[in-house]
Amino acid sequence: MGMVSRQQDNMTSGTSGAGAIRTRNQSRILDAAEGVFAAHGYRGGSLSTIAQEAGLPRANLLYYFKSKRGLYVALLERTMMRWNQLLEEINVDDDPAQVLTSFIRAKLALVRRHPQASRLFAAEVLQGAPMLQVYLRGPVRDWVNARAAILTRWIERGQVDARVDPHALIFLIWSTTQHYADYEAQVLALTGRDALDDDDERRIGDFLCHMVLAGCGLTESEHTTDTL
Amino acid sequence: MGMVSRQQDNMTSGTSGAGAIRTRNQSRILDAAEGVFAAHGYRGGSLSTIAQEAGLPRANLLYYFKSKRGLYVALLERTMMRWNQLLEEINVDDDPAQVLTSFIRAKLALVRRHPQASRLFAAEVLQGAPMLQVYLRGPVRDWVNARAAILTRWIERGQVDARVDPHALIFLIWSTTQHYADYEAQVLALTGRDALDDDDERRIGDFLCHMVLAGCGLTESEHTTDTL
DNA sequence: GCATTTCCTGAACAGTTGGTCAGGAAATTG
DNA sequence: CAATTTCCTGACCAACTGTTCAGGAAATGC
Repeated sequence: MGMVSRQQDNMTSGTSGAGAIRTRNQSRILDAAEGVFAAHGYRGGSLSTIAQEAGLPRANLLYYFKSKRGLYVALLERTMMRWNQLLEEINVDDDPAQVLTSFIRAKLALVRRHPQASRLFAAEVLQGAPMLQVYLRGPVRDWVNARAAILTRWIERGQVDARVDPHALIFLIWSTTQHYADYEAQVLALTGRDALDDDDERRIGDFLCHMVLAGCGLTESEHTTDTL
Repeated sequence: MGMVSRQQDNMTSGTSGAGAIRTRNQSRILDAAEGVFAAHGYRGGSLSTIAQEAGLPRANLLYYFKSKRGLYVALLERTMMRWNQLLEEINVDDDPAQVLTSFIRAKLALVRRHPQASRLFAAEVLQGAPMLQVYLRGPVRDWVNARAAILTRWIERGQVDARVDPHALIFLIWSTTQHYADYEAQVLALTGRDALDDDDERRIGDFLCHMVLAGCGLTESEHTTDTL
């Protein structure tokens, strides 16, 4: 009992003071697990590898997380919580072009900043998203439906081209932006580069914004590059 | 020595006659391996599972393929060979709209017909594409560069909007089409469906064609739905 | 200071992993 | 037919898997 409440305290408390060790080691383990599970999937990632990556003995992982599965779901939860914080609200009366461009650029920056987290989800979904069903069928679905509803309203108002499928548009933005994190190895191999820099991100963002806005029948005057 | 030549004979020979057993069992094993590796990745997929799936004793897999890795690369090679057969050539003087729409619809049909193969590659690339580097940096890269060069010519001629990045456009088509195979679990969970039918494929194809053509500055008169 | 909780980990566990091998069945060949 | 190649597989192996646990170190509370 005492352990549980202590654990929750640490969720909110900082990195110093009582229980700081728990917080520090847990996140150190989660960081290592993120890389390993993202690279090899759930079954492919071993506790030994994660422990080695984290610089801790294997038995210590199982002190903080009662099982491999427990560690995995904790990792998924941490990642989902981080992503949730970045889901800004949008309004029906906002400017469609503005919303779409900022959405694209935000997603692009996000997956570039956290490519391992993106790959972690990708691997999970590839396997049929067994641990994410509740999350997907719940909050994420609501989030998507809310955006789709607003897109539908925009279409009814004539602000967005009627040939646009709201859900398909969201999937398009997701897939194209994530592509540069999840399939980075392919992109690099095909373009002959060895890394994607800020310039690439801006250039890709420009292109994606252009494609989406044109497809939505929106003019794209100053929305493309004046974000800085 | 005799085995090697026999093996190569079987590659070309049919499913009956001498060495038919080898051909039949090999492909049966590869079929099973495709599903297992696509679902769990290379490390996550076990020979026991594949053997069970193929209805053969585990030791038999290692009679035909000398190691797990050998089976895996054989599977990748078979899949790559199948895909290569579907890479049609295009010409600079072809109609851009026609080429793009047929490309999108072909890719969409392909990944829907072979979702496991698509996921297999996705899992490989997620892990950094260690076994695909040669393939990606060779033939695939040439293929992409050839298409990109034609797109560049079209842009120079003024047939395609100058804001289009050739490589990024190809990646966009790849990622959006593959999305419906690789992330099928997510798409289904978010849309509340339990399968994607022919109607969905056509609808998604319509949308993607519209987006791409609009982004390329191409009118899309009769290219969208009269494919039948 | 002492008592209690938290933290830590080497060692051992049963189960699974990829891989080997001997020995025999089945098929093909001449 | 007999000779030879191909096919097949149960049994075994060392290495690794996730997990348990006892017992002790370190930190915390009072």
